[in-house]
Amino acid sequence: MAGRVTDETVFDAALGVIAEQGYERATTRAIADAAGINEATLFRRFTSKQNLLRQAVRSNFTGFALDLDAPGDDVAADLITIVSYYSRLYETRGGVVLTLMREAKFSPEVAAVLTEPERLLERVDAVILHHQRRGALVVEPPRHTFFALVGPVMMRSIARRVDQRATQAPADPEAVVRRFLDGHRPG
Amino acid sequence: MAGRVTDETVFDAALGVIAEQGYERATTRAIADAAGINEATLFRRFTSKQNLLRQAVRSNFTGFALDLDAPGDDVAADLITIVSYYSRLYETRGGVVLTLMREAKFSPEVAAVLTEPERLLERVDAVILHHQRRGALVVEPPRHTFFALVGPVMMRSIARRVDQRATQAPADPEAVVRRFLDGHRPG
DNA sequence: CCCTGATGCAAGTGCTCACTTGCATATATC
DNA sequence: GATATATGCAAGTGAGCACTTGCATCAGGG
Repeated sequence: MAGRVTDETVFDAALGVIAEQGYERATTRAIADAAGINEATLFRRFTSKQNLLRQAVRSNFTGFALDLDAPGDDVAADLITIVSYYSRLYETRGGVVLTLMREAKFSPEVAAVLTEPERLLERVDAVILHHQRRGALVVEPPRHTFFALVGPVMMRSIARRVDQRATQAPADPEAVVRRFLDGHRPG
Repeated sequence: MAGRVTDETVFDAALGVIAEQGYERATTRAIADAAGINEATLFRRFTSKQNLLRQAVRSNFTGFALDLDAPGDDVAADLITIVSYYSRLYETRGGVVLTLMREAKFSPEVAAVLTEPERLLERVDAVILHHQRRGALVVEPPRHTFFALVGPVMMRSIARRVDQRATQAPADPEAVVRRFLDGHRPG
């Protein structure tokens, strides 16, 4: 035997199955099988399905934090940071995060795990406001700018998963931002 | 008694509960209660949960078809048609369609009901291509234009439902298209 | 006024699934 | 090599839920 199955292996299996099936349909049985361990062992080691998800998320998606506390003079650079962050978030580990976000609304269990880290949206708003005040961006509600930037990225992610044929590449953050800025620089 | 409970009333109740809870968590018990009928009656009249959803969708979302078969000279008008369609689709009846779309990927039962009507995406692509050939739009993959247009609309719809505090109004199709065109008219 | 068919009610069936448990075996530690 | 701890296995528990059924009631049509 190649040694004991590590926690990381189980996390991978869990996130993989959840990305494919969604949290509710992902049975603990299937996760255990994918990880190559027994279902009983899974519960002995991780207590509950929800706790397994919590640990898997923690272990995979922290350190993902944006470095946006000191916005600079370069609008494009800051926006690219934002879009890249969300793009990576939606694409990593088979798109689990997108899957979980979709389920969070209906499953308190999932929602409890996905508490958005460190007031991220507020920080994004602050950056956008900063550049609007500098006169580098058309003035409109920051949240709208956020939608316009991240919406296409998210939509593309969703489309890639829903439509089997559409094997589109993930969105290129630089291109998204460039296109956006073309329409939103004050004239 | 105010007369027998009509099919339409039951459809409303079903779509309402499903919009709030999602299809899988929406129990037939809850739907029957919301409609003011007995659960047994629900099954006697509609056979199965899936069939109830099918009928409800049919009764509510046909006649929603786009009038896009003959794109004209006015880019803005055609794009507004597209965005309005999707905006209405996401907003009507408590956002059921968005909810169902999210679940369709994981639930074959839901997916079976939501077959996209009449090759809609292909028709949208065709309209976009038409205007690109006319030189009225920057040339890029039509699907990308679709993402850029509908992404923000969808994102806003999702945000309004996930984030209780963000009581943003639904997207205004004319504004979305205007912003988009500002950045995508050939220079 | 009677008859038919739809309804409410309450109990029940069968399935799935998260989670448990008892036991035998393997693995690690000393 | 003895002992403690983790694992596999197989069976089981209990809850939720779609769907059923038998019976009493009620409304409308002839």
